[in-house]
Amino acid sequence: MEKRVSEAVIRRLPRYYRYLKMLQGMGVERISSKSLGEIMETTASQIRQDFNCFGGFGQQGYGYHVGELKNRIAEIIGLNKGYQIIVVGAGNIGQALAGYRAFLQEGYEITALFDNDPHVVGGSVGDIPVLPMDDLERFIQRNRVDIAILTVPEQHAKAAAQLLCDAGIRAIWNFAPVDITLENLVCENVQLTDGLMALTYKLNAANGQ
Amino acid sequence: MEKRVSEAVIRRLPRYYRYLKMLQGMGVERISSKSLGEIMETTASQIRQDFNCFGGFGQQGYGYHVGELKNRIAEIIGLNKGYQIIVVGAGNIGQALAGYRAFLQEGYEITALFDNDPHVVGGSVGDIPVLPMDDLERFIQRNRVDIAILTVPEQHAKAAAQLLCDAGIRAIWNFAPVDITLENLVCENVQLTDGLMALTYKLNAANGQ
DNA sequence: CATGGTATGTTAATAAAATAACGACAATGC
DNA sequence: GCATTGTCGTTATTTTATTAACATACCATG
Repeated sequence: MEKRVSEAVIRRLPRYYRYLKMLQGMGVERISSKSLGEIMETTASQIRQDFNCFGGFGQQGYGYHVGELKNRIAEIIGLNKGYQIIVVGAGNIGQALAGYRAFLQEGYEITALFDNDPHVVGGSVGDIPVLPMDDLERFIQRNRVDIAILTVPEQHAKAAAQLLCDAGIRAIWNFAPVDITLENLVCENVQLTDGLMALTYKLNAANGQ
Repeated sequence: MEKRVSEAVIRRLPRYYRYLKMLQGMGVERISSKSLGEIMETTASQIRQDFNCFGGFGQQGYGYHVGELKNRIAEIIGLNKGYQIIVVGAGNIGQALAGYRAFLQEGYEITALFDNDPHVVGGSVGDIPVLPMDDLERFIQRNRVDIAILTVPEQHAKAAAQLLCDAGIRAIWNFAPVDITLENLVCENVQLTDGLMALTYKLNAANGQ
């Protein structure tokens, strides 16, 4: 039934979800691929093509039912299952992500942070405890952990990722400035600095010509 | 001379820079597109094709000189010029980014944060002052500001972006969960939650089949 | 100083993604 | 009811991106 889903489509799914949620919040009940395309600044064709990867759930002559479409996409992404997350590395970024409310809303729960620094270990971020790295493996074995957020310094990132993978973690959201790829692991490499540099290039390209 | 540079190439440039910097740090002086491709897990063809957008700077029979290539790419991205950055929104993420060391290393300097919350205004993050939003426009007029990092809550993001644009800012790095597009402005929309959801989809796809 | 091997820049081929076109079917208005 | 309009799912076309092929030039070696 389902065709192979390309990387490009996967990256667009959360965006569809975001806009549909907004439309639903505004009380919009039905929408056509044409109008949605205008709002999202993309083509109606692409929207229909994308949804068709999963079997298409609109109605001819009517369009899409916003609430239903939103729920279907949530289901496709895998929201509504709920996920338990740990943060490895309780520095600036790690703490900020641990305190980020938006995740909670979508069913992601952060259960613990891990760090080596005795200044932060034993404390907490909000009401999430900061535990020592030595406890990491045991924690994973005794608690459900679906996703690990990796925010350790560059030089420790690869080793930490290996440790997590060995302990049975199957998904890492990596904020360290190294690319991580391991067997039996899905990894999203964020590369903040790369994003800033891409912006810089565009800024100069826009001014330059 | 320069061909049109595609989005895909722009996004790869910082990654080339990152690997070349690492290689230089390891003392590697020369490298072929083949070896670089193996290290970066891409094809030699793509590397040569990418560099060729900017005129190609290798030597036949020899390869690329690591240091020189790194410098050329830095120049293409526009590093080495130095950039002054402000952070609008001094919440979790804003403060974390303001304290992030990696940017400094590449010539980015954060000069001020802005917020409305009286609990943070008047204070500082590291040695960067947190100023009231009311001062934002005046600050931009009297100081050089190349890039604004936008980390305000969702409901204020569009208005804040418009304000920044009107005040003359030409580049925004947006962390709010709304897509921002404005005339005469380059904008990098980070969408953290989208990234987490993409990871979630892949996690389920990997387990599911 | 010639000669062979190497690795480039570039052009050609392939693959993938985005867009457009179209036939079918439901909803709406007359 | 019946025609007409709207909008989907799907197939075809176009565009873009990636990979492969190749001819040329340069380094290294004897």
